[in-house]
Amino acid sequence: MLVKPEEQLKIIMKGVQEVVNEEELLAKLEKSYQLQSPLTIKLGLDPSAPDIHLGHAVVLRKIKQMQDLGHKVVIIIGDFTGRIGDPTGKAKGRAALSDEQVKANAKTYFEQIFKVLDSEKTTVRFNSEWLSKLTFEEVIKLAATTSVARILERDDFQNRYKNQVPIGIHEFFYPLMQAYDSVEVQADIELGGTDQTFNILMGRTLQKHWGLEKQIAIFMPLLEGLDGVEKMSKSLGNYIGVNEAAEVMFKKVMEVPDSLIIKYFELATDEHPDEIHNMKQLLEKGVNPRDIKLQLAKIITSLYWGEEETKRAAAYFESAFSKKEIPDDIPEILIEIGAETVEAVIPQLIENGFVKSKSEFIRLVKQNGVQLNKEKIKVDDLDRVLMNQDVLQIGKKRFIRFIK
RNA sequence: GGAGGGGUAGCGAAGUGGCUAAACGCGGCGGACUGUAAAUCCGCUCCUUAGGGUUCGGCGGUUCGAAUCCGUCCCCCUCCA
Repeated sequence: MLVKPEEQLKIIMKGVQEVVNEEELLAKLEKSYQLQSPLTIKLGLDPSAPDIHLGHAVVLRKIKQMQDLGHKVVIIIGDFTGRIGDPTGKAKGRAALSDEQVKANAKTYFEQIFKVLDSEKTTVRFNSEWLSKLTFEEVIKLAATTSVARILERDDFQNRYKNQVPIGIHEFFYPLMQAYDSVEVQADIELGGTDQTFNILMGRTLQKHWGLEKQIAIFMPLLEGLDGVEKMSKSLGNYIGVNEAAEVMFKKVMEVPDSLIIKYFELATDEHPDEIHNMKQLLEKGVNPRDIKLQLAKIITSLYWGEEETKRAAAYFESAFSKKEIPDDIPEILIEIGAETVEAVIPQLIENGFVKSKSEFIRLVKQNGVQLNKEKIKVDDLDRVLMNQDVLQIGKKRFIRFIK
């Protein structure tokens, strides 16, 4: 606890969307500095998607900064809340996860979280530890702290209500349960995306009810996913996972819409603000956004994979996508050379997920979307006999090599 | 418990006895263009041994013929109690 409170505040505030509220935060920091007693930073994670992506990493980065300032971090795995499913941002209820699923998912979290956080200084807890023990009486007490009207203020519930999409009563408990976690761990600060506003503020309400000091709520901006519109999420498929292969990560960063380049620099990298400002100016001067994005892809990929892997990924991108060459490392299918025709091998393509059905494959051929060794094939060519090392390409991205 | 409304392809939404494998929009995929893109344009979007086959919440029925009519069951929504 060596850094002065004012300086800590400055570091903490960098890049955040909103803090509730700043004066209280400063007061907490001052007290902590005087007593040389670290603050407890809470982060709740929903175990529904075991893959952590750059969107989660925005918050993790911020947490890491506070960790570096000497504060205590408690990660709460929402294994119990996971049985309800967070209604946040959902157009419909989320299926509850089974106990085994939750546990399995949670397990894979750790290695990913600790790609960003310092595992030595992090406590991990599961909220089933306390939530599963609440009596019905206590649950009623919890429920009595808020009202239906208050809960229904939330956009996601309101939309569902209007659109006649069912809302389970149990879903009302999600924010209460998450808030109760803050009571349990006596959190000083809780972090989350802006989508967590309701849930995190509920934590303050509950802490007050339980006679505790209210936690500070820090909201990080949401990072939009590859579609450039929706927030990054696994279920929407617009995410970049921290565990994804370097090549995949690199390619995905290159798919980020141009308009989000700067935002990604700000939230997904540790680049200095001056450097980011510089990039912004280059873009405004009319430099090809692709070149700036190449830099972005290199920076992000190396954060998770290091220099060597990143170079490889960049080279792969260059050959596969810029030059449209056939990449080296593609899936292979074992066949009997000289005996199998293209047509005969279609079932295997379906099995491997390259096409959905034979009809689809033939459709693609008719649309000039299928190439054998970089040569477009026609329906008449389906009886061509495959040779060792022949490469079949569907569209721009799907490659498969046949080997003996 | 009562009354009413509804369940159609990944999603939204037409269709109310044959011309409907099912309009249209979104999404997805392929092609052109490019900077991996985006935007735009064109095409495709149930399966198939290419003859057909199986689809409109489930099951059963009426009919030469049903997503469309009847019965029954399941699920959702609204209002009332």
